[in-house]
Amino acid sequence: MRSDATATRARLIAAAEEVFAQHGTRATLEDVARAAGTGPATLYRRFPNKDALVREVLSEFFGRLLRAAQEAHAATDEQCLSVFLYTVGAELVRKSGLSAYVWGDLAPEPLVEELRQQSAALLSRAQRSGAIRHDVTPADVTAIIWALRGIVAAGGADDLWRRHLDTVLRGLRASASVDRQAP
Amino acid sequence: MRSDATATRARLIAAAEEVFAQHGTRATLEDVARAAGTGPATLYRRFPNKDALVREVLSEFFGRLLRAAQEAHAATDEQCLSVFLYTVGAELVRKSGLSAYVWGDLAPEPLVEELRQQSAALLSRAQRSGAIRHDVTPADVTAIIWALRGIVAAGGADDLWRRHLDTVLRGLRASASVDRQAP
DNA sequence: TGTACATCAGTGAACGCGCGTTCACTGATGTAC
DNA sequence: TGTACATCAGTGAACGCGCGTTCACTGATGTAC
Repeated sequence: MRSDATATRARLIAAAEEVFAQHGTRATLEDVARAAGTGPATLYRRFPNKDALVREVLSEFFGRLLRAAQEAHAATDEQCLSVFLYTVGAELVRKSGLSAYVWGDLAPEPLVEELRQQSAALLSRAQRSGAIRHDVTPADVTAIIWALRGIVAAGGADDLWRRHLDTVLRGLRASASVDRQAP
Repeated sequence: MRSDATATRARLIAAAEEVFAQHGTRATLEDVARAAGTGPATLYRRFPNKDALVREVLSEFFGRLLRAAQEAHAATDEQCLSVFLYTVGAELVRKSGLSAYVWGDLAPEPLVEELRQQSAALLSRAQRSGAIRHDVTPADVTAIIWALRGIVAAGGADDLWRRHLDTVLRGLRASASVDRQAP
């Protein structure tokens, strides 16, 4: 690829990320092109169609979530899961337009699967440490992320999703008195 | 209004409710008209435009949520809030297409406000009974509904939202040991 | 009770706008010698 | 190093499809007498 082409491509992706993150699915290709300082036709030199551009942007987004999961592994057994979930929440807020489920099946399946596995691993660590109830499943962790997405998408106060996550984590904790059935 | 017109109107609303509930914002007026057994032009005899039809349907939907809140008042102080939230969750599943935040500002504001007040009243009762932490706010209850909506919208297993709500309610409970600061 | 007429309901076809996508062309880049 | 040419990048304008909306007309309903 020629050097001017790679530069334009980078500008297009950056523009798309910003425009899609801010306006979600309502953003048009003309919006993206304008933000990149080109015409919409130029876009088709780099990407076969709109979906391909969206997929590119979503890949970067899920990549960031995956990195969050990896960084969370550095935390203690007790805290790794909650550290992860707070980071995910913050990321969902930063790029709320990208987290919309309305993108349908454009999300990159391998990354999504990898994310699921990382979440499950974090959950498992936290459970083994005794911090989290043993009847919590990996699907429950996925549900928490979907819940946060729902809250962020609905708007409302900035710290609302944090307060919800506080409550959820409180509910996940193995309260020594109540819990403690055999594994 | 003539008798044939009222019948058609009723059929259109019923069809719209079903089609929108199932396919959300993607449903077209032609879909609705087909389900009602008419042409799309007929629709414009009863409603000025698509938004008006959507508003009509959303009003019924929020009306049902309101009724759920009123029925929850019949439960005990300790359980009224959770009874309400489980009913809301079930309703969101039944009409997932209608609960989408993507409908934008078509939701009937007076009903939404009324719903907020009813939720706040239920929360207040549950708090006075000592069942729920005192630092939980009405906005937190709204957030729970948004969270359930997010989980339902994402699909997944049927009972996932129930499991999430179980956890949330556990987190809302005033665990006698930890909690108990002055009101 | 029957008939005449005005009113309003129902409708197929056409319109128009937004938006993704393609065309036909001009201009820039980089390689060959 | 300079020039010629092939290749590919950029682009304004046009295309086409989906979908909400409107038109011009036919048919049903109900009221007046």
